[in-house]
Amino acid sequence: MRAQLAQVAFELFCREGFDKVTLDDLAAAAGVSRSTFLRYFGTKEDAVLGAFDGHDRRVADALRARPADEDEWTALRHALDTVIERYHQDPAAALATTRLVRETPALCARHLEKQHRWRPALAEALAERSGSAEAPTLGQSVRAAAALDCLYVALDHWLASEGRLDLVGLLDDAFAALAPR
Amino acid sequence: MRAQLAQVAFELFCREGFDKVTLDDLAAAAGVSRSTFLRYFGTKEDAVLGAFDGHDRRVADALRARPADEDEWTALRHALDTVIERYHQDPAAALATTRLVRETPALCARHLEKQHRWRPALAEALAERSGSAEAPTLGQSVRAAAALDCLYVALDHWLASEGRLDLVGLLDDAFAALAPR
DNA sequence: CCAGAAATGAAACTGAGTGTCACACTAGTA
DNA sequence: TACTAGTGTGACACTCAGTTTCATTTCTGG
Repeated sequence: MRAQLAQVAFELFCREGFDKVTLDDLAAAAGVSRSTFLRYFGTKEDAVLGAFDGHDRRVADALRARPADEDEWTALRHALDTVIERYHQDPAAALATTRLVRETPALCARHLEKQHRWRPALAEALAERSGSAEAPTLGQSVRAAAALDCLYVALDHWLASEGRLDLVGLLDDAFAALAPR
Repeated sequence: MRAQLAQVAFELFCREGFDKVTLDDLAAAAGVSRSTFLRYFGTKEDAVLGAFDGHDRRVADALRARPADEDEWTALRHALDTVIERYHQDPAAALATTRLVRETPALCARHLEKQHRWRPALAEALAERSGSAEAPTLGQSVRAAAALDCLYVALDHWLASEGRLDLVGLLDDAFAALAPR
């Protein structure tokens, strides 16, 4: 049900533009009431961004699963493969979603906000990996944040190339541009 | 005028909580109409975050002013002194503002959005510095973004310490945690 | 003093998000 | 079969942010 609503909403957003579509339009197009739609997605944006829910935990888990002797930067790079996977499975859909999000200020902002919440999760995973302390160090927080930036910038370039460039390569390049010594 | 409105708004937000204060409250407290308030600040959030307007250009200019032979990471670090300055001039006010912003989801999100827009500006400044190309390279974009993360994380720790830790030192540590080789 | 520009205020309007209540449609139980 | 509790749904009223329009005041230069 949730998935169906999201699908209808996505198509409508792409066709009409996110801002032109009202909650009433969405509800009508999906054949449910406004109330119901809002019960599934707390906000209009969530109808699109709900797809990213749980990614933070998945990446953090992937990070914890990396060998303990791997350096943090490399571990972070590999943990992000969890996210990249999605873009390999259905590149066309991923491209369309990414484009919609980046082209719509409201969606872009919310997505940024959501992705920003991954940082503490990743930093904590790094802290656990390093064993010693409970709280992440400043360095671990910074590296977690930087890794997410790499993902963001890589996606930027991938989007600009209409999906023609290799996302894995772009991400590798981004990480290389910042490899800590 | 703008400054006075912002001041009134800030005090009200601190006392009552950002979400509890409506536009009507603000207008009444400032002795102007709702319309006028909204003409000065397009949104409630801007009454607080307007203080950060123009920072992007200032930092970018500072970056362009760095010696051409300085490596990008060092230049970025020094360019951020432009921002840090504000926190040295009036630490108490800066602490209060930062706390309000970080404690209020809506403000935090908008601030993130605003700060995010600094990235292209910094990346372009890096591109100009490097002379050759017009558009920033992927690496330059990543480093610009990472530098902003360093600022963010350093402020996080500074805030957690109630302003007792040295912000310059924290920022140096953050940059050191990510120094490219 | 006056004409035009700029700032202000009033009010109606759209649309997002919240909260409440009532109604249906189940599924388990006696 | 009748009862009941849980769950999904719709209808509706409400608050509030932000936009737009228009009238009115206040400044400012001539």
